[in-house]
Amino acid sequence: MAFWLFKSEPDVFSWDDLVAKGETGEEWNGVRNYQARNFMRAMKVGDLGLFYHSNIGKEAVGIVQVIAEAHPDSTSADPKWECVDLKAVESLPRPVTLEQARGEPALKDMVLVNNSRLSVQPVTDAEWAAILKLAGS
DNA sequence: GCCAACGTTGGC
DNA sequence: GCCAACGTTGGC
Repeated sequence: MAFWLFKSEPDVFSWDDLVAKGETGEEWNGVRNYQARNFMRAMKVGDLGLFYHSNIGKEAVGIVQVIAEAHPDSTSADPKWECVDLKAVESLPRPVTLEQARGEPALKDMVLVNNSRLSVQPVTDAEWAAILKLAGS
């Protein structure tokens, strides 16, 4: 099983919005970046991810699960853009901020820390463990 | 609100 | 196929 990180501006779509969708989850649509799309194509049902609030908060706030593999993005007329479906699994006991991640040696190579613009990213097993530790879970 | 970093587009 | 111009993202 693989780990990922999904970014969203909470103004547009927040953690609470995903939680409100319950078990039905929601399409992770609107991604128009090839790298991000390719990561979504690599995802399997059951993979877990971090839900990160960009701009406001700048912190990982919850854990999500992939519930449907990549399919055409319903918000795009062009079928080349695909997305997965996600549901909220649980909130982190304590959100992990970008600042905390920057200060953690185990996370120095994390994509979040080094490439702030990629909206869907892979997370290594070690990084996943380090984030959950910082989150107090 | 500014600007640096990055990705994409389009002229040559 | 290169690269300048432009648009977008996201931290500050």
